[in-house]
Amino acid sequence: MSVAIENFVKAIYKNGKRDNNDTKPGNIAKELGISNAAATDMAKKLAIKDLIDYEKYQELKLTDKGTKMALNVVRKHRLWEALLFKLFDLSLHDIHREAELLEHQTSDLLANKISEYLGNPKFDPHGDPIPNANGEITTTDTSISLSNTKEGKTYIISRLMSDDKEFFDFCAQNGLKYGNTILVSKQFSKNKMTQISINNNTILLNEDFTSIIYVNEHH
Amino acid sequence: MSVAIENFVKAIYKNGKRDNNDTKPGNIAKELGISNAAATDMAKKLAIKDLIDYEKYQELKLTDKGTKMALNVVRKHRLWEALLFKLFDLSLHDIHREAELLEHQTSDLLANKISEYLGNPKFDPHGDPIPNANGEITTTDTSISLSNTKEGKTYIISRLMSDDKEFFDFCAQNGLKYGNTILVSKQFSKNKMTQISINNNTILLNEDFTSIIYVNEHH
DNA sequence: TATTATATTTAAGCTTACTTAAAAATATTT
DNA sequence: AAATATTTTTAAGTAAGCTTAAATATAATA
Repeated sequence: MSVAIENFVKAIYKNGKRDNNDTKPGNIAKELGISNAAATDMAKKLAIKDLIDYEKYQELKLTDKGTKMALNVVRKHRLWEALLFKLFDLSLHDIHREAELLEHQTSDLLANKISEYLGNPKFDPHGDPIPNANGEITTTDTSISLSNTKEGKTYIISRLMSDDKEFFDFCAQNGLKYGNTILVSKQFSKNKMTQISINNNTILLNEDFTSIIYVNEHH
Repeated sequence: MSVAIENFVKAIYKNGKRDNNDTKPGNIAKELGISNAAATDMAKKLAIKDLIDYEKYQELKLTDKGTKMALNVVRKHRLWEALLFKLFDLSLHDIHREAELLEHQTSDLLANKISEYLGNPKFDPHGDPIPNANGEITTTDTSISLSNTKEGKTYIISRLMSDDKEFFDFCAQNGLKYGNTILVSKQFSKNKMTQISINNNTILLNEDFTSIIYVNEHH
């Protein structure tokens, strides 16, 4: 299967997981940076290959086969991120960019070797779960977004759900890193901002950021 | 530049380095597994991009720009081979196959990081030299093929120039590995075979193999 | 050297993965 | 509910990277 196809099913998978949950051609097109017409075209082709169920004007739905393919690509992406992060001094954004290309040129054998080398990790450096060789995610995610946290409580950062360079640069500068502890000092409900304390610094975050930073309660 | 283009200039570079030295379209086509017509087509296109000099019915010659591109791809290929060989338990042939794909999806930045991680190695696991970031091969190769060795002398294996699985399997089984020592016990000039001793085993090799195994004299 | 064999080139055509523009359907707003 | 805006789809077209078949040039051989 081609890179275009792998990216297409991956985009459906990712968009299907998000809050908006929109997997219509237009939204997939936006994700991939192609025209709506191209997305509709591809959707029809993938339906013939039994990778998605396609009905005119409806959401695109991955079949079992399509889901498996998407998870296989996601697995390779996250394994590469974990490996590159471990070996090299590269930013989360750089790692993401490299993994975005390498994921399509990686045999299942190599993916398994990478996994084994890393001790079969369950999460990548963003805190995203790594599917196993069968395309299953066995971990249960109990984390919530920073926007849903409570004032005065302490949390541990579990996921940074983004692939935006500026966001990662900001995180790196302010210690917002997988595994770090933060205190939610105030929730501004009116303007949807969240004030946190980390490393004796106080930071005010707006919803763009608090909706993609996920945390677990610290006990 | 596309994968097809990178592979094309690489093929010219490789064929130009070989004994036969044939870089006409037909030979490049054979190397890449495409038709002669496709090779001629591509040659014209690459001439426009100033990657090769093309004259009808003549050998294809890389320009400086083309050579630089080829060496950059070769560099990435060999760095990947070195990294995969170090990290994972994979055969030389498997490593080659993976590197063949990864080489086209690797930024210069990542290549430099791999090189640095490995201590800027000069050779890959086959003994092939790794070009530096400027596309220069600084090492001088004094090795000769096994077919040109002298009876009774001892040599150290310096290169296994192949990408054939069966060859590598044979090498692995018989201890024919980069850095290992062998004694040339007899040269059969008539039928072009070479008898060697390695690890107390005697092996008879025909020219198919002695022409791609390179060695240095042991002092 | 003339003939035959081989290689290269040209020409026409195919598939993949896109594009833009216009038509048709669905969503949103008043 | 009607009018408007947005999305989706269809249609036509493009570029890259191939293919096969036929024409032409070069290389090998008798």
